[in-house]
Amino acid sequence: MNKPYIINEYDGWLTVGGVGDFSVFRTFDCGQCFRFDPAAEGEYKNQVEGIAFGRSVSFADGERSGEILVRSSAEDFESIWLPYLSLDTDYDSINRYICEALTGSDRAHMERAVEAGRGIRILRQDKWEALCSFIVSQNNNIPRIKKIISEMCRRYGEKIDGGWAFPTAQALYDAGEASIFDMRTGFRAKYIYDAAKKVATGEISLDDVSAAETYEEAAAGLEKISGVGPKVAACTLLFGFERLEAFPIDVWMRRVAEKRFPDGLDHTLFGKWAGVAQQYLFYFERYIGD
DNA sequence: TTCCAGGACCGGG
DNA sequence: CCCGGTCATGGA
Repeated sequence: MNKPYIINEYDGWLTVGGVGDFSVFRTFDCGQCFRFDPAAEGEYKNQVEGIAFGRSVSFADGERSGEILVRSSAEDFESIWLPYLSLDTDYDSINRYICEALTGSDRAHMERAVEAGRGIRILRQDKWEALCSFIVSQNNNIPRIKKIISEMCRRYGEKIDGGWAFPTAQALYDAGEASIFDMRTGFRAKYIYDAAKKVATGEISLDDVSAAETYEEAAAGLEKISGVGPKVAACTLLFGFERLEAFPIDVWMRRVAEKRFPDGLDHTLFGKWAGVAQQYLFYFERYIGD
């Protein structure tokens, strides 16, 4: 088990050790979050900056392996960024598990994907932000998803130091469907509005969804929202609700399954880590290929 | 210009 | 249950 610890604090940056093979670049470039970008004038290697949980933050690779840099207070690191980055989770054993779940060429492909995506961590994002973001994601591409979300934050998020927080469900409900459509969300406007309405009014409780016994029960709770189907529910549960058994299937996953797993890809073999396996395969097919 | 993107909904068979 | 058309938008 990883035991992250703060090595030192200098110029607003924490050096954190004990993070295993964490890759800042891959974790924030693998399509799971939409509010982080490479730092325009970064001082450090693979520095990214963005906003989560209403706070501006930057991350970067450390000078030595097993270390990362976090621009935050020690208090925020312990209470927010450590869980956000899943630094308490042992990915070495997860990687071993999902590879050993397969045999033959299937295992070889999985091992290659793990190697290509080594250091990816499944972030523990805010529940509402994950839900809203992946509604925006449907039949959309990542650069445009990021653009739309950025605009949503600028217009309806609370102003904070360094940018805007993600807008609350109440703020988007108050904004109304027409204003949401005005942010170039297209046919998704009515979906985003329905989600904002149901969450803001309490018709759907994300805490109740989170407390659901089974994955199916949690997914069914989210799918009561118009525009939330199996894929959006799976992404939301994987990236916002710590349901690492979620296995979102999009065009990239269909593609990698068809190309490299001729006998089919039974994600139940990956058990409670299916979502991690999925993210390696997604990253491999989407960004690496061949 | 046409195709495609971390899909879901709807109608018809 | 399953299939194809449809939905907005803009980058490639």
